[in-house]
Amino acid sequence: MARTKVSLDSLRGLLRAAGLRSTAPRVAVLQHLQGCSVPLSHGEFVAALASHGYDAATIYRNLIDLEGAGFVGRVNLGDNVWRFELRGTTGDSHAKGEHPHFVCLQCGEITCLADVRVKLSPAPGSVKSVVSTISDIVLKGQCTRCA
Amino acid sequence: MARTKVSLDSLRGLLRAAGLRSTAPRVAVLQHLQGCSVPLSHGEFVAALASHGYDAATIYRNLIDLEGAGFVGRVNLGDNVWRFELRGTTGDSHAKGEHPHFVCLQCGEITCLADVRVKLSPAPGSVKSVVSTISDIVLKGQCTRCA
DNA sequence: GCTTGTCTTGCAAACCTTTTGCATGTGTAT
DNA sequence: ATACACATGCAAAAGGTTTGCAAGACAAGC
Repeated sequence: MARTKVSLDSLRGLLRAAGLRSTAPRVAVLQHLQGCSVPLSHGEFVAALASHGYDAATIYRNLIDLEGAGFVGRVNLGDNVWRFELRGTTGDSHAKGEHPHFVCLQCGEITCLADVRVKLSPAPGSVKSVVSTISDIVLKGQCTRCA
Repeated sequence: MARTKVSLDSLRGLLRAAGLRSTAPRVAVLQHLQGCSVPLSHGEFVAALASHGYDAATIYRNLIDLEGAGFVGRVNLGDNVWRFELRGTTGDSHAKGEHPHFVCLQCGEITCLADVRVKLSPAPGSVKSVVSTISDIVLKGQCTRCA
């Protein structure tokens, strides 16, 4: 998952452009986000940034703030835990726009289906009468390694 | 959502056939399940059956048991709450097999896409190398009423 | 460079739903 | 009718998500 990291200064600029102050914890979260190919949970962020000594609540609030600013997307893959991943703005092939996520119910592995298109076959018109737009897709099943 | 309710006695028979005892709380949960067109949360069951005075933990365990027996499916629509719905066995058009669920991110309404087929376009083979089988699909977006 | 006002951080605790332990009670087979 | 395994109730532990509040840090302006 080749990721073109954005420089620290650009990151700061992006934050301020979004009306957010560029604080150490916030930049660290955003920076860590850049190195991940799948959405991470709050707990994983806390563990990953433990060496910095940032408070868990601070990291949590930053994730929420970054979501509000459009930098990250928040998804729930079905295990009652929020996961966050980079989205759009920060110029990155993986983060560009939304993409479906796949979760293996057996091993729990999470995969981003970056280039996959999903098409619905609206059998008897029923779908169109309810669904206007789809912005998030989660697929669950069994991965090839567990099959 | 025309639902052909199964008689109380048949219900009892089904339970016992599955190796579960037919107790009052269990039958009540299963019975309530039959009247629902969308998956309900544990809390909603507790509220709906409050008049019976059943313990919340009992209802919870029954839902899990019924899942284990294959009577109900448990889905997580993304709000960190388990929801349960009838599945298969109990002879019902809505419950027959799995179906995708749609959640409106704005109003929160949940819809079962009973007759919808979902097709993936596995762009560059990437998908097939990870996904073996898909058993659960959750779509999120905006419903027509909120559009 | 220093001051000020506002946004953030830390720490602690509240909340909610999900889960589990354990003694008591009940369905079922014998 | 009896006995045993399964279920129920009640209470509380867990795990993650959220929020309150006082102290601290960023960024703008003097």
